[in-house]
Amino acid sequence: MGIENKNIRVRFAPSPTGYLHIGGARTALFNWLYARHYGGTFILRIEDTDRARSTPEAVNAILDGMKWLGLDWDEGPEKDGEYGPYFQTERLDLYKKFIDRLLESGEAYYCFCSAEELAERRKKKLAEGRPSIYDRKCLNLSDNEKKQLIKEGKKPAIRLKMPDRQIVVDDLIKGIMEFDSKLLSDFVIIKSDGIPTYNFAAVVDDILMKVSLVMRGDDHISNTPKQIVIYQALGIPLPEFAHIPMIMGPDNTRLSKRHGATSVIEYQKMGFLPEAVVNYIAHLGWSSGTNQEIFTIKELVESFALEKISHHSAIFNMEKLNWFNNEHLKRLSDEKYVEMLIPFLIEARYIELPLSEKKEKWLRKVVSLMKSRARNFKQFLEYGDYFFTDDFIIEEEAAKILEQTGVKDILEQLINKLKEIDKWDEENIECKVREMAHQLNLKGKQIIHPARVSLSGKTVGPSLFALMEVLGKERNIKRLEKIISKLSKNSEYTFPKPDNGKRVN
RNA sequence: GGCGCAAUCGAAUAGUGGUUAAUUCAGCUGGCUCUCAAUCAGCAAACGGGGGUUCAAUUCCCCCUUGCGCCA
Repeated sequence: MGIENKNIRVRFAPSPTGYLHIGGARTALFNWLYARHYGGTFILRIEDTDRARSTPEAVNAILDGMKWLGLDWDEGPEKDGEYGPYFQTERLDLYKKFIDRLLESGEAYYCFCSAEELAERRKKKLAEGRPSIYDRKCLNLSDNEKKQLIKEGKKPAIRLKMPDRQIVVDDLIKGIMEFDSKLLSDFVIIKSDGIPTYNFAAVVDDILMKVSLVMRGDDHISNTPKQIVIYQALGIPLPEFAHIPMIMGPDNTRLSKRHGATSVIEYQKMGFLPEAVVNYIAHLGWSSGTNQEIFTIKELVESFALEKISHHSAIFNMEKLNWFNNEHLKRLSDEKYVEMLIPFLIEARYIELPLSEKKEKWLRKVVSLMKSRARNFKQFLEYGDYFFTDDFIIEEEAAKILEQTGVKDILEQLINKLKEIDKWDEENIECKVREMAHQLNLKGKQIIHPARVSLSGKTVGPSLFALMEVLGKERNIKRLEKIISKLSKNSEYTFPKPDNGKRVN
């Protein structure tokens, strides 16, 4: 760490067809950790050759996701280095040079077969129970034949001529994998519209960008032998390869929208800390080999090692992410917590900027009470709404407590007691409430429970006395009075049901 | 269908040719407490199956099964 190593160059190469999802983020993270650990270079390359599905919005979404996670790139969009451009659609001329080389050496050839023809021949082969390998119909076309076909207006694709030998992939994670080139077929490297295919563009870019290690999801394993053949046809030494296991949904299928939030930006919106998300996804398919789970980014950089990456896919678990977030949240100072929380409070219209010093101090108190309870900022707003608005909902379970006999009297007495308090702090409030319980021969909780519900609408939350202190004397009395006015003499008033009394985690 | 990858508690991971197979999340029980969270103490819970190799296999090899991925 810290020592610059110019030979180590890795890249993250997403297609801008959507937001940055959890799986992509983890691939980016591992590459980034590797680069930072060894003092290498982390490149971000946008593979936008699929023009129909690539959008500038998606590019921005990916950049935003990366930035939020703190995965800064050394070369790439907005940060041009000497190996740019970093958008594939801006690199078409570069691919052409390599294609010409392959065409000249006979390692690649033009193919005029139409999609329809190919589909038909493929169907036939499959019916015969044979693998669908390109039949090399166009391999030996004469120059005249080619000219004729071009004259007819046919646009050729370019195929790579597969050599007849075993292809060995020596993977840093999976070990040695062998593939039979006969089964690989002469695949297309340039489509008839002149756009390079994924495998070709990626290889040329990796060559030109001097990528030393290709680390990507193991869904790319079957692309690797094809890419290796391209390197070999070009006579260029191979980079190293490392294929990392994928992240699956709880039903062990590929993570997708029906599993809930898959975009990293959604986690930002839900009020997760980027360092918690990073910490969690780092542990999906990797471990330090120790019992330590909570890592700062810096610690992750220090501990990261390819050898500790597991070989099998991992299932994304929201509960554990929540736990990681809660742990990181607890480690935040109250000041920092407030700072991070403010945007969420503004969005909920609970506060407005600028903040007075008094208000900020008050916020810190609220935070100190809620810190261990909320697992993310959205949950903070949900569990702690009553700190910020008088217009909170009384949950169904909570309303039942108010319906118990005698509650009205108790709350009336409580107001009188509270009015007697001069110095409004937790200690004095507790003292008064206990005193009242003693005088009326009640248990503490007989006062505390209905009071909590009246003041917060909930049955759960921080210590009542702390809560009362933070809320302030006036607001306490106002809220209690409001509840009393709704209660009939014997407390049989039924509270309106909340729209949604259930908490959603 | 072809090719490939994988397999330890419900989940994520440790781990070893001989271990009481460990930790964290989730679950459960209890302590603390005005409730919840936090915290503390404890419980439960796994080596997919079959063959080898070996004195000994969860660990090494092969097959099967299952899951996943890519291509079609």
